[in-house]
Amino acid sequence: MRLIRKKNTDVEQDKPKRKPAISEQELMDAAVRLVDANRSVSSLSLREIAREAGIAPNSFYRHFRDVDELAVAIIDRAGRGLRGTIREARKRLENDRGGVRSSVEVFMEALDDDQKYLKILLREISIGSDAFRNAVDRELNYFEEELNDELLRIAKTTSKKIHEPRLVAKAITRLVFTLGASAANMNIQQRNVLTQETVTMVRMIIIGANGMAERQ
Amino acid sequence: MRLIRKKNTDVEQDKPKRKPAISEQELMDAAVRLVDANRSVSSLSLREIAREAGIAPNSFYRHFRDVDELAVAIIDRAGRGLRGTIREARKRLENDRGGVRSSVEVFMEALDDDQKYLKILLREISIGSDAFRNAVDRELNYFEEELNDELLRIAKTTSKKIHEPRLVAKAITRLVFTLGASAANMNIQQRNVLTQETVTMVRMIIIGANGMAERQ
DNA sequence: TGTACATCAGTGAACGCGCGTTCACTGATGTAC
DNA sequence: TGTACATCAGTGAACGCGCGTTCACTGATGTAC
Repeated sequence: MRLIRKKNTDVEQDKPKRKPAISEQELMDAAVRLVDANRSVSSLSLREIAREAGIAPNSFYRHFRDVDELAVAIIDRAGRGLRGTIREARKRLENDRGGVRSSVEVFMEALDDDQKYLKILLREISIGSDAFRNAVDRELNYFEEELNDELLRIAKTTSKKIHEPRLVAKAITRLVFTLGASAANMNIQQRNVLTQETVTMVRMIIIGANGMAERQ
Repeated sequence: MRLIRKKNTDVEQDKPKRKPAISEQELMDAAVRLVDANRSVSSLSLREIAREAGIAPNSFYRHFRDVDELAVAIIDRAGRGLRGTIREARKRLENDRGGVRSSVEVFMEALDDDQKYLKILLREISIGSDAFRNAVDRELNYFEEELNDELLRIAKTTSKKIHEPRLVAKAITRLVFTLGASAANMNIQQRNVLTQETVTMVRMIIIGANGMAERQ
């Protein structure tokens, strides 16, 4: 995506000097707008996306090699948003009781922010091209590692033992992602119920892991 | 799908007398053969499926209204297989310790049986047409209810209390389905590791639910 | 058993359409001197 | 400041292709008498 550029004396160091009439971001936004409950990113056609973005079909090639490359860019962008959400949630995970609830809430609220990027990330976990699935996997692993660190930190400060924290992180990650995906199309009441359920489930896992550590 | 028929004196009561040259099942098998890591059922074209099944494109309409109706039929078929798997797993869930392990194993083994039907069910949980997602939801709920019954039964016979068994069932269902989906493309060693992890995660949830019940 | 008829899953040919991709181009912007 | 040139994201037209769907048909099978 045009990484080669001249020396740049502008304020923006990370962009080519000449502003393109349409940005990669605008193309990604157009694609995301076309995704709904029935349609996945990979089912979009190049012409559809170009139409939605208001450019000629062949102009698409100035930005991405094909729709698949754009799909990967969307996941990367979604991942960036998710990392912000994780950072926010970690802040609230300081203590056990209220922490689980509010970090689950942060996650669920993030579904409405940042357009539909997070929804797409959650929903299309196991379909699409190799590159696409790898991009999704990266984000899943990042989430898991962050959670693992946090669990270790909590175990240390509360001096509670935790059985196989890596597995606890994996279980919680998978659970929250799946439930988040189904929350994507829910109304506010349904989502509140689901949030409460998710909180209870996460606590079950953590308490179970504490219990297993004590038994040993 | 041609439910209207004459009185039938044949051995097979549930089929029309005249055997068609190609069955719905053969069409479904052809479609399933075309699904791989990169391609979902809904991305298949009618002509592709007809080609794979060895019939003329327009013959497809003798069996299904469109590809979507065939996709729903595939999920129903996958669900029937899953119900068999559940029945098998329930048999092994009689006691707690070995029960979890062997029922998870039954589930993981089912991924290889019955062609790729179960993989498709697990993987395409949240994409496709309304009818498709409803069909998948039905199977998810069935699994959850069965698991709930079993948890109640176990709680009764072992006289262990369990906190919110419905939520426990939901958590385990979602977890096992997601992990099963990622197991679909794994080699045998990777899958053994994942099976062990899944067993531990399920135990964490159950032990956690016991712990939460005791606290109250 | 034989004949006439109904049923219906199959067929080949044709349709119009949206697709991805290519081509040669345009014209605005930035650079060199 | 002015002029000539390079860059490059945009464009319209065209291509060949696979698609879903329709049409009128065929011919094997089952039913009625």
